Amino acid sequence: MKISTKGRYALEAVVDLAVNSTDHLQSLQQIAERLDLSKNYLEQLFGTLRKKGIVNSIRGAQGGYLLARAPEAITAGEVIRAVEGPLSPVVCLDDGKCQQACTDFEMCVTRIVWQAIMDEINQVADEVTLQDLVSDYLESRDASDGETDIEYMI
Amino acid sequence: MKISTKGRYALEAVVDLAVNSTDHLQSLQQIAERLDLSKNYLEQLFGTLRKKGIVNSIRGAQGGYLLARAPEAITAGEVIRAVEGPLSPVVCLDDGKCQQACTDFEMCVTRIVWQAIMDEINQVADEVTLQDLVSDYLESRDASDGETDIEYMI
DNA sequence: CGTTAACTTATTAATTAGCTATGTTTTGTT
DNA sequence: AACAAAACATAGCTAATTAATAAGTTAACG
Repeated sequence: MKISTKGRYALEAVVDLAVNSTDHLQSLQQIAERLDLSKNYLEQLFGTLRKKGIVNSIRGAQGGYLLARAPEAITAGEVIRAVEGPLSPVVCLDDGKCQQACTDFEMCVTRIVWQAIMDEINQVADEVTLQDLVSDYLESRDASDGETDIEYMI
Repeated sequence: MKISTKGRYALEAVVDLAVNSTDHLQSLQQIAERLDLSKNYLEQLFGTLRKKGIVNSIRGAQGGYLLARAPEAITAGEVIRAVEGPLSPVVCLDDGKCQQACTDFEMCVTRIVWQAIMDEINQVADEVTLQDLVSDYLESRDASDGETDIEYMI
């Protein structure tokens, strides 16, 4: 049960954007280079993120992207769902229709397992904001800068 | 982020086995017919379930399967993981190796999101035992029998 | 008016999922 | 002993999905 590269790349890219767009717009070119991703592929993802109201764009030369809201107001779950669709482990939770091996939606006993999993995934993913991830990033960057300094000082 | 038919079928089939193998072994033929699944495909799944110690088998004519332990002692998570592998949303949690867009496993900030999701999935799935699902099944079967009676009585 | 960068869409290459098919071994029944 | 039923094992196939790539078009700044 894996999420796709869409979800992984989107979350990494939006964190990167949050970290780097505090004073300047960021072009997809810049983000793609930092994360070593295809710019074309990121364009697809950011098209979706824009339509879902997570990022804003400025077109034309010197254009780029920025967050549509404060990083405290954007959750990881929101970003992941934007590109992945609903975080449900089985399709019947999306459309209410039975699949094979389940003849009656109302009587399906395994669904309580899938429903509980889905609820927890969403709750956990929505408890983490972009600001949390940005803070973690800055901390771990500063910590590793420190380590580097020590090495240089030897 | 969907689980595959392996996980869905395996859980449905093991619940079916738990319900029906209280006094007789159940052949895959019987299970496959009740759930409308391919017997060959179920054989692959039950091969794995047997190796993981979830079911026991008796070979030969009049052979079949039964649970390897009491239904109270088998969790939904165990069955799902047996056929699906670890319930982790990203591979780096399985092998500790970075994928694209994450250059340093130690510094990866999005991993805390994936780790939290994985922990919750496993916790929730391991809180549900086969006995819970069997009880739900028997209750909903009895309830719908009742409904049917009422319809007949009108 | 040229360059940059967002936006859009079509196509393709690779992988995975979801079986199917075929055969072998074991064991109870006749 | 022969037969039938059922587990066990593995190879292969098809279709769908994923993950890009490619090739443009549109918009805006300098």
